[in-house]
Amino acid sequence: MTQTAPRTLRIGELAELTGTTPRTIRFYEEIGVLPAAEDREPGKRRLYSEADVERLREVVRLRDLLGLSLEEVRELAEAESARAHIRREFQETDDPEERHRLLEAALPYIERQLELVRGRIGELQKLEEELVARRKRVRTRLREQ
Amino acid sequence: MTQTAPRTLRIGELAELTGTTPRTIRFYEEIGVLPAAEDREPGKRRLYSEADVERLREVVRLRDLLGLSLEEVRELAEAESARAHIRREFQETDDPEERHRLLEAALPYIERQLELVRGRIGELQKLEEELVARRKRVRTRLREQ
DNA sequence: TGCTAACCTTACGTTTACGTAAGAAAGAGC
DNA sequence: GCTCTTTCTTACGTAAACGTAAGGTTAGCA
Repeated sequence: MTQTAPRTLRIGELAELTGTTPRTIRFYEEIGVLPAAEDREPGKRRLYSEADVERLREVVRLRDLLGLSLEEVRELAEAESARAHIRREFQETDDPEERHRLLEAALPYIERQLELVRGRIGELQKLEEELVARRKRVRTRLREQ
Repeated sequence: MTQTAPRTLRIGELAELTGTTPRTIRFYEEIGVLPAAEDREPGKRRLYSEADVERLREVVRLRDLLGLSLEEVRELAEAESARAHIRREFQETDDPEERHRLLEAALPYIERQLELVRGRIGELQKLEEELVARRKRVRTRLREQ
């Protein structure tokens, strides 16, 4: 019943789809930002799924948009990883109470990211207001010649 | 007629007021992110004004909120520097046409910063929407038990 | 005028986040 | 089975952004 997504992408393709490089992907795996590609004998190739594309895209956004360090990304990614794990368990259990508990556990990780994003948006809006005010002062003086 | 702001702050105080360190300030001066403290004989102390506090705070925000590299900050800061220069000239000239030209030249730099800030806000809002949607899906499934 | 904290310059060290190179191996296509 | 591209591991290199340490100097104050 547990259907796994098809792992058909190779590292170069994943890199292309996410705007990264193979080296970056291996490095992220090495430091735990990305999980090791599953069921892989050493020396063999890494294979990825669509879900891995989404995941890496999210890492990149946390890195670039929020400026998180890879260490900080890793902490959040562990949460992501926990969510993935939760989802997997979720599809293997039929106990309704268990399902409820698992879903509830998934929420805080999303909330945390929302907090970070909204906090940053707020700071940027404050900066925006200041810039607009500055521009207005200059324009006013321009109209007054 | 040209009244200069009082330069009364020392490097340690400027650092404290901006959440930086003396080393950072000297480094920024070295690579041209901050202008060299004016009229200073080598070996003597750097002295700063309120305007320098504002300026450094802005550099820090561009660095932390937008994640600009110091090189990118420097390019924008040169614009800032140009603005400062413009303001200075502005107070020294009485020619109305000259004043007009100088004020007009000041605008694009503010606009450029606004573009950057608004672009970033937009990207973050997109991310926010995605996170909210994700949260909603989880919550819905929770209500359906 | 002597003391001391903060500052000066110079220079080497450190962390983060990968880049790059080398030699071997995998695996898709012919 | 052979070729050629891509991937593998290992390891050293690098750019950015400061930290830190050493030895000397400035200047506010008792």
